[in-house]
Amino acid sequence: MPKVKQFNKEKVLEAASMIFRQKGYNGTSIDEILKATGLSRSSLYDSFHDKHSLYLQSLEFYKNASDQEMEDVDKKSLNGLEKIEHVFKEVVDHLVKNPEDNGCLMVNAAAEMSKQCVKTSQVICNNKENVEELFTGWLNEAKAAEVLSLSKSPKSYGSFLFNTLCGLKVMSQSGASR
Amino acid sequence: MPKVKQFNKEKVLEAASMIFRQKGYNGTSIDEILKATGLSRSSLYDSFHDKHSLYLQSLEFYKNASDQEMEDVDKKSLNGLEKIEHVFKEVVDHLVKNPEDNGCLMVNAAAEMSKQCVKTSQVICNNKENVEELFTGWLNEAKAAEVLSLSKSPKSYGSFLFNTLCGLKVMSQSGASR
DNA sequence: AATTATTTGGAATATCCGTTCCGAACAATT
DNA sequence: AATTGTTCGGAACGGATATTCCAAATAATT
Repeated sequence: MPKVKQFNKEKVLEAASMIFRQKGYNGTSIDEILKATGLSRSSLYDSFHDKHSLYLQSLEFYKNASDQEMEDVDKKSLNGLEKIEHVFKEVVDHLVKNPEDNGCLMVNAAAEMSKQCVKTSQVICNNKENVEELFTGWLNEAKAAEVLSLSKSPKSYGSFLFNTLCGLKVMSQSGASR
Repeated sequence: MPKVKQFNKEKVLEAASMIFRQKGYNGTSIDEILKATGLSRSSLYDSFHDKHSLYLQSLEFYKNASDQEMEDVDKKSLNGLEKIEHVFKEVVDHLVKNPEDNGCLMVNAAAEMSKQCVKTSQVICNNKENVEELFTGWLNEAKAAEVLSLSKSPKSYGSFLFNTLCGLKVMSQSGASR
C-alpha cells in the first residue's frame, strides 16, 4: 500500500484562502502559496491541479465556512432581529479586531475576478443568495412576531442588509473605524 | 524647439483608470496599458515613471473625477434629500447600464491594494471623507428644513450612506439586479 | 534647410511566474 | 526485507512581465 497523504486538504484550503484574501489571485505567487500552505510544489499540482483551480476550491471552502457560520447563528435561540444584530456585531467585531486580515475573500473576489471568471461569480452569487435568504427569513420571523413593520418586502430588506454588510467589508480595508 | 507632446495626459489617465478598473493592478500588463492608452512604451515610462506610479495617478484622476461629479450634484438647486436621491439614482443607473464596466476603481482598489500600498489607501480614505462630508451636509440641510428627523448624528448617517454606496458597487459586479 | 529637444518604436534584458518532470524518500502492506 | 503506489524536493523550462536603452522620426524654432 502506498504512502498516505501527508497533509490535510481542508487545512491547505484554509491557508490558501487566507493568502488569497490577503493578496488577491493575481497578487499571490505559487511560491507564496507553498510557503503559506507548507505544501511541496508537486503535491500542490498533484492534488489541486493548478493555481486557478486552487483558487476556486479555496473560494468554495471559504464560502462554505461562512455559510456554516450563518447557519450556526440561525440555530441559536434568538429571535429574527437578534440574529441579524448578532451577525452584524460579529462581522464588525472581526473586521475591527483583525485589521491585518484583508477584509473578506468573497468581496475581494467579486472586485478582482467576477468579471473575468464565470465560476468565481457563480460562487459569489450563490453566497449572496444564501445570506439574503437567511436575512429574509429572519425578517419574516420578526414581522410575524410583530416586533417589526416593513413598508417593503422582507426580500428587499434582506438584499439591503447583505448590501450593507458588503459595504462594511470594503470600508474596513481602508482604515474605517468601528 | 522640441517636438511637443503628442498625447493628452488626462486622456491617458482616463484610459488607464478604465483598464485598471476592469482588470485590477496586478491583472493589467504594460502591453494592455499601451494598447488602451495608445501610448508608446517610451512615452509611458518618460511621462509616468513606472506602472505603480501610473496606477496611483490614475487612481487620483478617477477620484478627482468622481469628487467633481459629487460637487456638481451639490451645485444643483435641489434640497438635501433630493441630492442624496439623485446620487444613488445616478450610481445605480450607471451600474445597471454598464454591466461591462467593472464597478468602481475606488472600491476595487480598496479590495486589491489598500493593504499593500499606503498611498492607495490614502486616496481611498480621502475620497471616503469627501463623500461622507457632502452626505452629512445634505442631511444637515434636510434636518434644518425639518423634512427629516434623525435619531443619531448626521455624520453617522453620512457614513452609512457611503457604506451603502460601496455595497452597491461590489454587488453590481456579480450580477445583482437593480 | 539646419538645428534642437523631445518623442517614438522596437529590440534587448533581467526577473519572475506557472508549470512540468524526474529521481529519491517514504509508509503501508506482503 | 521486498514491493508498491504515492509523496516530496528541487532542478529545469517556456513564456510573460516590467523596465531600460538606443537609434530613428518628429515638429517647432533659427
